[in-house]
Amino acid sequence: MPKNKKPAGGRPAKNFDPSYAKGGKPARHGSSKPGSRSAGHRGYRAEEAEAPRAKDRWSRDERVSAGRSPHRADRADRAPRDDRAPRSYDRGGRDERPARSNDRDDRAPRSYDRGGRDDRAPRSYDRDDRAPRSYDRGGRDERPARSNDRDDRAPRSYDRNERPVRSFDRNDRTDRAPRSYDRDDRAPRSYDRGGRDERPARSYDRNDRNDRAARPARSFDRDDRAPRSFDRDDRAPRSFDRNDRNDRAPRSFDRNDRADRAPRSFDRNDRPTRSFERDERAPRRDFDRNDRPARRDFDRPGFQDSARRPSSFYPAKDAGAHFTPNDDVVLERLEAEAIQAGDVDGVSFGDLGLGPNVVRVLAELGAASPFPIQAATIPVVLEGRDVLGRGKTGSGKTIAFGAPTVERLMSLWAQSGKAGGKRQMGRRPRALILAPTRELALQIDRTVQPIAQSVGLFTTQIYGGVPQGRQVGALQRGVDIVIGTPGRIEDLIEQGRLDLSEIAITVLDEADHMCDLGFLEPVQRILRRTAKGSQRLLFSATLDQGVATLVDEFLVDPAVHEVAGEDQASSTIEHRVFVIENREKRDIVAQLANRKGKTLVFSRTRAFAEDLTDHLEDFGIRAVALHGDLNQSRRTRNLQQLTSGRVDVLVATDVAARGIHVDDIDLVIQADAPDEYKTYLHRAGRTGRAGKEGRVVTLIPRNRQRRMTDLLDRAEIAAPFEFLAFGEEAFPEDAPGYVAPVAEVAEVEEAVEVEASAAPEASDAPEQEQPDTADTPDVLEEADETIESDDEQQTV
DNA sequence: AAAAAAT
Repeated sequence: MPKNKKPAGGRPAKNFDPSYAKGGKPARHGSSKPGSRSAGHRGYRAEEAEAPRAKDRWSRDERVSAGRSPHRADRADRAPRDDRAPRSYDRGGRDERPARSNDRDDRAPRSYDRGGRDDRAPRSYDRDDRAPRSYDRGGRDERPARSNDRDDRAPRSYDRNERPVRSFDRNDRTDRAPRSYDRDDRAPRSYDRGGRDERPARSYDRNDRNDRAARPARSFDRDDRAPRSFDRDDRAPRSFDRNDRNDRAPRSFDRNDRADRAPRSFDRNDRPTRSFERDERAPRRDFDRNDRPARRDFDRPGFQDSARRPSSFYPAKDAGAHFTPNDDVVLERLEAEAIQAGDVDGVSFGDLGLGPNVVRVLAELGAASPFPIQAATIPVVLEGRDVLGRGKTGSGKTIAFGAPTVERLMSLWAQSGKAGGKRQMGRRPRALILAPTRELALQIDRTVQPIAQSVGLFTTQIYGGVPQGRQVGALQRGVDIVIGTPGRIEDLIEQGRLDLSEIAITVLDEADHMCDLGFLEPVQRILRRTAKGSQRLLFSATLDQGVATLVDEFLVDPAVHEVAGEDQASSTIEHRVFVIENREKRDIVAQLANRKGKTLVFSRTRAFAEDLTDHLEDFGIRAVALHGDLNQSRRTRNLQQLTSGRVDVLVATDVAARGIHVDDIDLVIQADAPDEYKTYLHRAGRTGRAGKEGRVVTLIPRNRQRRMTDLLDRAEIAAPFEFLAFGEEAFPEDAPGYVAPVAEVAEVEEAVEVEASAAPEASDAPEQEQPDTADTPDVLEEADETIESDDEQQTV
């Protein structure tokens, strides 16, 4: 049989070997034996039905993987998407499996084929794609008893046995056993956030570190944290409020709970009496301001902390802390080392300590001279110090850490006398850059790779959703800088294919987000794999005390830098809030997005992102989606379509909220309002980049106005609230003769007074004034609690 | 709810 099949194998060869021209018959063969053998199934069925599709798909994927855009604009269309959906399956490998099932139908013949693996040649094509499967097939070959495809599965079971290999990894995870311990630790960690468990450890660390005479101060800082945690508690309460809202039936109970909120209960009782509401607001705002201060505390710990601490904590901290705490030091430095934008004038990258090659590449990348945040952090990174960097969205943070990281690696290399050597196979990476999303990791690599290349260093991307083969191959060849996302990086570490023991510099981009639940622990595990005491850089536009956990464990005496005067108020972004009927949301989004220019629409869920995308297309607006339900090639392609201008509208979840840079997005529409002020800032930051102008529009149901006001307060953003119904002009101020709404001065003053009594600052008055436009009060009146709960249900 | 591994 095999021999016979060898000829059969000749079939595949027919394309190459004329001698089998006789085999031309084989083609006929196929025709003659369509359903049966290799000839049959491959020639016809495979080619006609499956093969072609598969090829198309592969080719598309290949193009994508090659970074090319699809040939046709059509791809932006749904049809392609439909195809893509299956692709996602394909990647899962499942789609192909059905195909296989077909093959299996043919397999009866194949069982014959077995003798003739030639048939497999064609399969081999599939196999090429399916590396792992090839293994499976190896198994199959062995399986004489193939008659049962399921036997094949048995081989799979082998595969699984192989997987067990993974399981071995997991055995390695015996480490995990420890991990499990770690997890035990984790639980505590969560507590740690409370800060307690780790703290003892920290206390040890501090003993180690020991400058700790000062650090006792830190301990004070920790005390500060306690308060911070309280700040969070303030926020938490909000979340609680929301929870309560969910529970609203119980609200009556809530009110009981609200013993705390006496004021509120009053409001509700009097509810009709808005004045009371405003009273509520005032207090709330105070809370918000407490939050704000929290932010400022970060900047100016000493003063504000003492001012806002809960009385029970106030004395102790103040007394002990009196302003030496290490954390506070960090915070103080944030303030102390703020750089003035004007200070950068006339400074060049070369002046900052970067080498000529790096400078040249930066120029090629369009960075002729340093932005403030870059001027601030580059020299410090080159010194080898740990750095916390905060620069607003679009201010050039990637280069701020990327360029000096490369330069620093070179100088370290030079110091060790290894400079100028050839690329060493298998050498371990010395720098690690972590990002929260694959797109961001990819984007960072696009900036860092050319810089690294200019000095002979190699980078590689390590992120999920893509076969790991290439990534592993790159690591084996030797890479200097690894840029990626936590999941795959951990995966490869566990597989023993990535060794971080020589990492000398670790960068966390969007560091505060990397400290969020779900990210923090993987990030901690990864950081623990890096060289102890190595340099760490944390960057984010919204860097706050949320990173304290990481700072305490992994950073030593970090320098804190931000750019003075770079707040949202000074930004080039215009903010608007439209109060709408939820049912009109999709139509209004379409109305707003129906324009020239790139528009980014944010949705809270993946499903709604898809829904909106479809709706936009129904309106004849070409749009693509970006969210975690898409396979990576679609994600990459869809984002690329916006970048290239092939499509003007991208509907995304918060996967696109942070870091993603697309030139000339001039409108951001938040179809769903964000829950966190930081999210608002990051989403908004997709526009107005590098000093360009942009608009941000947020759609909210009327019951969300108060929450939105709170959020904007925290974000320190001034935005007018306006009613908007589908079909109404969204930007009336652009029309001639438009008169802006006037604030109700009396009410604003009233609110300010209350605030003034509770908090020293009254500087926010103007900000409040914004939301309190003539329209807003009416809206608030209508914001009945009942309606609110209903709408929230709908919204959430 | 989303993101981050894979299956």
